[in-house]
Amino acid sequence: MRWTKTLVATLREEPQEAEIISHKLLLRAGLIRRLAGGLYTFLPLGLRALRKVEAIVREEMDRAGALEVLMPALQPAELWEQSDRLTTMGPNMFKLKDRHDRLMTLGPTHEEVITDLVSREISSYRQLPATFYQIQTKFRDEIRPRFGLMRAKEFIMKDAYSFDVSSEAADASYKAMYDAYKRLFARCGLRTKPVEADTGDIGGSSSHEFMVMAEAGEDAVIECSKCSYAANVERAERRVTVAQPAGDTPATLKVDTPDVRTIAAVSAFLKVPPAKLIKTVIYLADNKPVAALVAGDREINEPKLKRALDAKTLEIAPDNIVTEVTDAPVGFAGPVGLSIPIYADLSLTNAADMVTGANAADAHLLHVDLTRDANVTAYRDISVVNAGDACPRCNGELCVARGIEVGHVFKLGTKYTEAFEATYQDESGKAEPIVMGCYGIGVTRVLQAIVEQSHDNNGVIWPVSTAPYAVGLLSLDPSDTAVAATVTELEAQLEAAGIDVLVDDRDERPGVKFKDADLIGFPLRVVVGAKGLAKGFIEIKQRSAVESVFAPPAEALETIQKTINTMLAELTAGQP
RNA sequence: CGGGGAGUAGCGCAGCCUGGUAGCGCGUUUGGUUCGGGACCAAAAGGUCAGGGGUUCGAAUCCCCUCUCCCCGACCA
Repeated sequence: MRWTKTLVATLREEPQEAEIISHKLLLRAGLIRRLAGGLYTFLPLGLRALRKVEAIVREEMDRAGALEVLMPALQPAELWEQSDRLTTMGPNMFKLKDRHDRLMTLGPTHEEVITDLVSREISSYRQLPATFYQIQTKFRDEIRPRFGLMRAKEFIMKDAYSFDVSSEAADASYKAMYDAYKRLFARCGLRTKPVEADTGDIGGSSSHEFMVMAEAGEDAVIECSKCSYAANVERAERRVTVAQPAGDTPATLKVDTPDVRTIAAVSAFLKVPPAKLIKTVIYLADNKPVAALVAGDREINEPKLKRALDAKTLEIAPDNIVTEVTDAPVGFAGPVGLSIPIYADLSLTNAADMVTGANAADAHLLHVDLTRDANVTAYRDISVVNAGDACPRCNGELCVARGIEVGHVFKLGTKYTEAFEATYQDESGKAEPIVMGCYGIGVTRVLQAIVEQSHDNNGVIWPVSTAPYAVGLLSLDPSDTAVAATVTELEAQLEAAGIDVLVDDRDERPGVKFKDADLIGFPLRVVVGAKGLAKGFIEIKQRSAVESVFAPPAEALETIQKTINTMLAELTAGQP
């Protein structure tokens, strides 16, 4: 392809709309343009890179034995009522009505559609296991779209669904997808880290997220400095050493704390370290009030609390509920005397001589012994893990990093298959629910994650597997007949060899071409100039390298092919 | 939805405080000189100053309302 025949919309200056580097580069290198918040057009270069990622995903799904299908993006809302997700997923879904006033949704994911299909088409154990996948546009009414492709309202996702006769068999399907993911991301040039994750609204028993570690990532990841333990902060646990019962705490004492409400303020006012305070937060779990307790130097982990309560919905209670439940203004809640269920963090077991809100205006209680003075319903792990906490698996220390979630694999069990009566008959003719797994990859997000992980000050550094063009062929003197002939010949050779090449045939100064080539990030840059050619060579340079190699035009093709093959081999080295 | 920032030429910005009828750089078009790391000279095109209302002889500028975009929190591939 010739530069002058396609649209290469590079930007010299940093676009004002972008904050993080990958977003800036996607715009500057001319891959995407914003239509509205969370909605992007893929320009020719961007679409090429996207197609490369899709092709890799497709190849690895096929290799793993998954079957490609394509399901409708537009779906009847009743389907979502059947799985009871119209409420849980509800606000995230785009809803519309057809001309017959029938409520439809734009699919944010496809568990319902695939399970409905499977319930109709699969009836025998002989048809299992089976895994289906698709690469398709998803729609989510995100609360806050951001960072370009990272969190968009419309995005491309690869979603796969496995169906098995038993949870043991499902584990094998899960493992197959997990391994396919590792290989697939490696082929895309991404370094990923699988971490234990929360299942969220999808549901199911356990899951792993594939994280691209990056400062710009939206997720906090907890990692052990010694062992391989890694988990999303929403899920992460820590080793808690439970205190012995104290027994000698003085009686509780109510003290005046006029308008002193926050942990920091109470700590300063009473001269007590935050760790000796108990933070009491009133939540509505499935619309019923509960109290959650953690030490004053910790935060409540809402996903963990939600799981501990086995609640469908969880939100901080509005002020009027807090006032009603605690009989005090907001800021003075405490566990003593509360009549609602109280869930305390595991680390508060046997906590004694603590400071809590008094459930009365402008007052706190000293010397609270949780076991003695409060009616705690249960002690559960409900606090956010902090850097420095103890690893739950070994004696190491935990640390915090950030990651971009590019893939997520779930063991779903029978949640959906039961809702849709997707059963199979076993050897004895007995109907059993099919055991399900689901597996997502944010294809458009992967594209941006690659850029986030692979760039320098001059622009993108594409892995050869996903670059819009593997080779940028710069014709420095397009009007020079020898140069033009050499370029045309090499272009034809490369295309015949199946290597993508973009020829910069513009009437521009060399500096402009070099800058654009670096910005776009061709893995290989091949330069043909009048001076070099007169000496009998052309220049070949890897984007990631400092040094160039020089070769006679006749050997250029072979050198380029070899280099590309080496780069491709490096991507899959060490993969299953 | 809560908190913060911003909308002026295709892009990046100044002008606003202290009202007087819009400017700079880049890009674009034309001509010329250049030509291995974002050249130079000359000429030119290009603006509902986000939208609506108000104050005023006069509003990009002051006041009110609305919209959009970006950033921080709840959502997630």
